[in-house]
Amino acid sequence: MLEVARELFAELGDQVQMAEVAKAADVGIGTVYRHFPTRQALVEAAAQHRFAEILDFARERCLAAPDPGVGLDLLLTGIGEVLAKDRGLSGAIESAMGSAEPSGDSRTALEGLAGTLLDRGRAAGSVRDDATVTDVYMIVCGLAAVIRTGSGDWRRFVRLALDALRSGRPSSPTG
Amino acid sequence: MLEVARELFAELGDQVQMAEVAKAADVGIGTVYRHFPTRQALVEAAAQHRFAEILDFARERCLAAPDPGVGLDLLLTGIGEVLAKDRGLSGAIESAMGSAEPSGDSRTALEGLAGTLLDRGRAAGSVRDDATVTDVYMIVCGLAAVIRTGSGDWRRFVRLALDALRSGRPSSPTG
Amino acid sequence: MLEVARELFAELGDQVQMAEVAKAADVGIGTVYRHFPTRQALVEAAAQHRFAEILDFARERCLAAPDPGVGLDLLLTGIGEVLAKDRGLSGAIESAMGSAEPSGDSRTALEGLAGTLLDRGRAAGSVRDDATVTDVYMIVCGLAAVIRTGSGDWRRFVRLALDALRSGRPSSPTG
Amino acid sequence: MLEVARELFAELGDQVQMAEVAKAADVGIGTVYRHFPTRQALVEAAAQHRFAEILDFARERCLAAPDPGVGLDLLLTGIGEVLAKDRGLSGAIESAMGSAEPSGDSRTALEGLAGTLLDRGRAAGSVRDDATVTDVYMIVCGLAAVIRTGSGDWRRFVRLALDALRSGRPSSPTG
DNA sequence: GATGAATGAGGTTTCATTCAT
DNA sequence: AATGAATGAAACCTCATTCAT
Repeated sequence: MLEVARELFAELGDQVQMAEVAKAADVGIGTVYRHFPTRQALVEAAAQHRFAEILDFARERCLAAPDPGVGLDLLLTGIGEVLAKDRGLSGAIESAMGSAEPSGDSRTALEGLAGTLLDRGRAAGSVRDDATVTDVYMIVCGLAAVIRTGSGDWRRFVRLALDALRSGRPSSPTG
Repeated sequence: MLEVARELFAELGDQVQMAEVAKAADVGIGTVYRHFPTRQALVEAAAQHRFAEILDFARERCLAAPDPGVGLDLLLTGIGEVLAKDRGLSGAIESAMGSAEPSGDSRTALEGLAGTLLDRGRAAGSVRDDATVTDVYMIVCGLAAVIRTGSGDWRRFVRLALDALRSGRPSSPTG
Repeated sequence: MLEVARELFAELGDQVQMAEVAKAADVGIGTVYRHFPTRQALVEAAAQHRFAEILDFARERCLAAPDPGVGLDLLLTGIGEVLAKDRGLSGAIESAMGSAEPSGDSRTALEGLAGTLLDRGRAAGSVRDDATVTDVYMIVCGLAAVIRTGSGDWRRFVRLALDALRSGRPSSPTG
Repeated sequence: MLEVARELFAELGDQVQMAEVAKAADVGIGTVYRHFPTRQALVEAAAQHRFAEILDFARERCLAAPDPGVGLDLLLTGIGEVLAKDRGLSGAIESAMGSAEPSGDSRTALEGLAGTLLDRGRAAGSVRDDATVTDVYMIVCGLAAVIRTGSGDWRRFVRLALDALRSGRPSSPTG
């Protein structure tokens, strides 16, 4: 049922109604509410579902990658692919719950993972010294927006982001 | 009245109601509808208002800047400041009309402007050869998201973006 | 509209729905909600309406009565008549808001009035010394229940109550 | 299970849901429905349970009382205590089934009992000649309301009622 | 031109009841 | 006999929009 909801959100964004989800899942509307006591709860669950997918991918493909220098590349590309797979969901998540950021355990896990990849990249020379997890966060946030609004080729955005994180000297000293 | 609406959107995001706008502007709700036949029209007008503000700024401060190498920096920072001034508006625009991108004349003007700044930067050596207007578009889109969600220090995001647009060699040849 | 609602409650009790009220008043349901932002608000207003009616009656017929000894009699009978006129309302009031008692100004006014009548009755010898406003309160509460449930002839109940309030010696010393 | 339900109603009034009862009784909801095919049936059963308790008390303590003059006093006080023990139940009963009055056998038994006590009181001189079972009914109904709404000290109400039933001359001849 | 009361479709949520396991 | 997931009618409430004054 969560799967169904996620697909529906992916396609129609925030405008999907509980009744629609029920019909698509071929259950009564009460059943939807039995599992998710609130529309917001459903959206949150869909968000969690997506975070989990990203986390799985990140652990299997990025951490386990043979070449330590491409970890971040894989991560951003992987996230991009997940986000691009169901575009509408991002919008639903954002309007149903302030921001589209993970919270709780997902967040902690994701941050730990990004930190590790950052360190490896630094060791491999593909990441600048002053790059932080927050930088990655902002980039992912931006990436999500680029994908959601379709404002350009998100793979290009990822490459630009990697360039930014790699660039020789730290960014301008001010600030 | 548009000003009032914009402030309201800035503060409360997409959840402001037409009646609220009317009260804040101290007019009847019918009057709001006289000027903006639809809620969406009002949001669009507020968006236009903001684009115009950005355009004004861009022409006066970026094009007219003495140092041609800092044009893009000024532009992105200027845009960031406008977006940060009324954060909620971005969300309202996005949920009321697919994306938060300008359209029509604003779009054309903004694109021309970005192209000019890109050229100047290239001439000054602060912008890589393969940078395009679309790159800037995506970056602005990402910047808007970073600001809207407050996912980090947007000035840092701007610096990263400039690094990306500057980085010596073109990004990895793949893709 | 309030009148209409009151009649509806009188007839159908707590089961009347907002849509019913709207239809009976020949307005849209939104209009009902414009005047009474909540179902409970509507019930409360109906209650106030009834309290006001009682108050008016009490002031005009009880306080202004020529024979000071019959004040309480008139009061209880008058209240009984008002309550009997729209029986269902009492139930609606009670289930929508804890008890069916007045609050705020109505309460104060009613208490002052009862006190006055009690004093006059005492002077006329038709009310025992230890009778209090709270006694009257309880009696009215009981009267309301008798009428609402139709458990007997409420006029008989009123006579019994007056006998209780009149009875020569104070009630049994215990308790 | 009935006990559990009764306690729940006592505490929460008419708002207890079938699922709540099931959980509190530590059975599945289906089991509740096996025993009580309808919510109303459950409430009725709880009401019966209470009537039975009152009946037991009345037979043991009132009919068997040494002093025949205090029968009614004991009865009303006893009923008051039972009603006060689980206040919420009265409300539940009333909104689930028109009035809170007993029906069928309970009713007959209770009426017979009240009649007997009335007769004894009359013989003992503590009850006026024209008092009827219906009078007692109304008084109990009022008492229930006083207790349910907490509109005053119900023991005082009982004393007033006894005074009313005792008072020397029959109430005013009119009516 | 301005006003704001009225509108009502549409959305969320609840809960008594059913029935396959 | 017990279970509890599923059901869906029905209730409440919101808010963009209209239109008579």
